[in-house]
Amino acid sequence: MPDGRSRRAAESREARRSQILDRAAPVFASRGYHGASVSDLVTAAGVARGTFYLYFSSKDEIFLALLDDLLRHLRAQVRGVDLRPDAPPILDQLPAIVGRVLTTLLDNRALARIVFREAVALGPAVDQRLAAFHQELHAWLAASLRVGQALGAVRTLDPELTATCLLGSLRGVVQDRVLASDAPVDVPGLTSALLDIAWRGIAAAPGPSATPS
Amino acid sequence: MPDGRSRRAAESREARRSQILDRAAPVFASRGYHGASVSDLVTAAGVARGTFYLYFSSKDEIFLALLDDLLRHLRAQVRGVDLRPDAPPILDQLPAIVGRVLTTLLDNRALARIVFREAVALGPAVDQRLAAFHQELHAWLAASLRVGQALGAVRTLDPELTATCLLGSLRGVVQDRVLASDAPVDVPGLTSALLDIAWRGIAAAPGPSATPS
Amino acid sequence: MPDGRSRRAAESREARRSQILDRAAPVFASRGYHGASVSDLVTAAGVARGTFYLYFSSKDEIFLALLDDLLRHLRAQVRGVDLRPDAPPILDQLPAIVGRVLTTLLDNRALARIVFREAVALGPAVDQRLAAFHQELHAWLAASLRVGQALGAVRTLDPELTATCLLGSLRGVVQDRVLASDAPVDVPGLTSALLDIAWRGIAAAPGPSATPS
Amino acid sequence: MPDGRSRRAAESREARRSQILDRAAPVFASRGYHGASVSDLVTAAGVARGTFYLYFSSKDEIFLALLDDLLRHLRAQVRGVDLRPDAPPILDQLPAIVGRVLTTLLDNRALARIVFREAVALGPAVDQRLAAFHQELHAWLAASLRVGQALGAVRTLDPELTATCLLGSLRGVVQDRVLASDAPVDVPGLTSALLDIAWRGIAAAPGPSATPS
DNA sequence: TATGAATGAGACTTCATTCAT
DNA sequence: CATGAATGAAGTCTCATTCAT
Repeated sequence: MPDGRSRRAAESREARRSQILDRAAPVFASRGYHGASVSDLVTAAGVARGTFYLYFSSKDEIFLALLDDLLRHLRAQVRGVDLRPDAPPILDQLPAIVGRVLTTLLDNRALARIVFREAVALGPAVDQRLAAFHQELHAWLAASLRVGQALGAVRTLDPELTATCLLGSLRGVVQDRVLASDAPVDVPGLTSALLDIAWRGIAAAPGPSATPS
Repeated sequence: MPDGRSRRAAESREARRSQILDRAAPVFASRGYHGASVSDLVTAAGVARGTFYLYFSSKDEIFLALLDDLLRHLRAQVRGVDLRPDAPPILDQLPAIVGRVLTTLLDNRALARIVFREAVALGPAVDQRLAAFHQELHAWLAASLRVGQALGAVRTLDPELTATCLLGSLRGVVQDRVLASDAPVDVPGLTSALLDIAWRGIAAAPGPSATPS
Repeated sequence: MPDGRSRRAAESREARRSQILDRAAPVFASRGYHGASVSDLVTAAGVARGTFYLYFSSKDEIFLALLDDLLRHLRAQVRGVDLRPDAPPILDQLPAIVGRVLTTLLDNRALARIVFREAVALGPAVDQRLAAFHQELHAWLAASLRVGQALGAVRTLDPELTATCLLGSLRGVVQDRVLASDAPVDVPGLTSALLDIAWRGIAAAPGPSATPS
Repeated sequence: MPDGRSRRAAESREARRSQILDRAAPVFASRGYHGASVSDLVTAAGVARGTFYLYFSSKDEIFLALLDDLLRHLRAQVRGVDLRPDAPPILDQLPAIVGRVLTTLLDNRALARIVFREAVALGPAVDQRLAAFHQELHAWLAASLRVGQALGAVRTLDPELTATCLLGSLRGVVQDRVLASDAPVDVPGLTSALLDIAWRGIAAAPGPSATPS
């Protein structure tokens, strides 16, 4: 009995927490961190002010929880790489990975907008999380590029700088094409176009001197 | 005498304004817009509270002044394109332009950090300025790509999406390499490497199917 | 239960509002609108600064609430005229009306002092309310005088100017006799003396040329 | 020479003081004491902020100077009573006195509006001056009434209360008819109508019971 | 556990007054 | 004497957080 009671209580607690969290995301997304007051959050969640603090110890905490949620989702997509011996080369898995990342962001537009447009300069905790995530992505991509170079699929160039460029392109596409509006997005088309540009560059034909001038 | 007096007054006024403005930049850069109070600004400037409002009508206004300063500098660099008939093709001028932009950002690191890390969701005035600047850059780049295509220097691809990718790469490089630390930066090397990646892509050799998979 | 809870909440809310309002009146009365700071008001009310703004959205608003309160009371007294067919003539009701007005002011000395000594040039909202009230009284009095003239009880004279004089006399009495000190006031005596002067004038005997000269 | 120089200096000083004072009156009149900032005053006067404080030690002081000016003018008119043995009875001089007072107020509308609409609750100094002036008028009027009673020209009534009523009527007329707009005023007509009402009252005919009911 | 009234530190801004030039 | 930039105390209002019910 105590078991059942406490389990039910825990479930109910978790449900209430999720409710507050879910309703907070669009509020933060549309008003920004500072623009969203705790009043806005509790109104959106349909609970009393005090109740909010039963589940989150501060406005910061709920924001971090939201941020962690999104980063967890994104990590799950990025890390879903097939590492078995007979799997296709990592670089060949890129289209699928990029597609999954874009889809994840698309599915969590509200959260993503927070991260891409606001979650900055909100204090050390947020900065550190975002920096860590960015670094993870960067390191993973640079390592992949090194693997590609070892396999002869990627030409000789600075993997670190290249990772920065690829991540920047991805970020640009996300901001301009995925988060800018609520319109539907052709994820496969966008993915293949993005990778095509990244892969082949923009030059009409590879000449002896690739950089113009 | 009145001439001399009023001229000196005007100079002194401008000097005081610059003093407040210059000392405000690092404060905004390190604490963010919301984190920086007017108290912080006047302390940093070494003037009294009231003096601040003698030169700026609000906290918003000084922030916008700072933002406009940087955007004006950047525009000046981007627009410094040689349009004379016998000038080199616009795309050939890219390395110089990118180099100038990076140098400008380097010279205004504090301001640039504000724009790249904070100046978002701070209200309509800021959003509108940043959006307008981004759109200008985007439009200018897309138009340049179209010119390149007409000249046969750029292959067939979506100029809009490509501009997004190039801008994203540039932004990535700026954030990771220029603003991330106060270390010195090899601007020419960075510029040529960035353009090399953008121009030739990352593939080892152009095959019939450029995108892997 | 919810009924009881919300009813009690509403009562408590109303009580708190009244508490702040009641304690604000003497503060405004003694220090004037500009002299009374919100700090003074909350100190007098015994609540925190924020609590004040839970009940009134601004210092203006509480002042207007106080003003409206008094004007509502006064209107109620003035308008309490017996209009039934067999009621005494309106002019015969004057003593009772004037007595009620004086009593109301006496009962709300703090509020009345605000209105009579301060509530002027405090911005459009206040000015408009006071002007409207004054005009109401004036119009009502002038109309009553016209009725009196039609009935033959009032002699031929400009009802507008006469209303101005009567209102001025009333105001003078209020300021000198009712609000000047906290001493008790003989309302019936004051009323009948005031009306006697207004009614019969001050001349010893009506001669052919009443005004000297 | 030093005499001449210092006299000229004193004259110039007085002229500058008058300039500031004269231009301040309409500013106070239209914006009220609190609404008129020192900036407004110096702008209107055409002098620098510092200059203002060379002539007046505070905003209060210039206000009091204006107030004293007006009260001095008014006192001069009221006191211009012919006290010679063969002069007409004081009460017979009333029309001329009232006319002069109204004319004086008319000639100093800006100042008068300050006194009648604003100069209240601005601190002890102002209150005391206004109270003293009011008391002077009241005492003078009550004494005149007593003289009138002794001469048999004024009937038996409380001179104090009567003075209050007469002063109130005058004040009402001043506010409603003289200061309410910038329109020209028929001073003699207004004066005689006002005194007619005060003298004879409003009753159609003096009956055995003068006050209605 | 849920509530929402209460709290008070702290934000931005104004303006009467001073003082170096 | 004249100037006007500088001052800083004080004002109004917001909002994240607490706590008695």
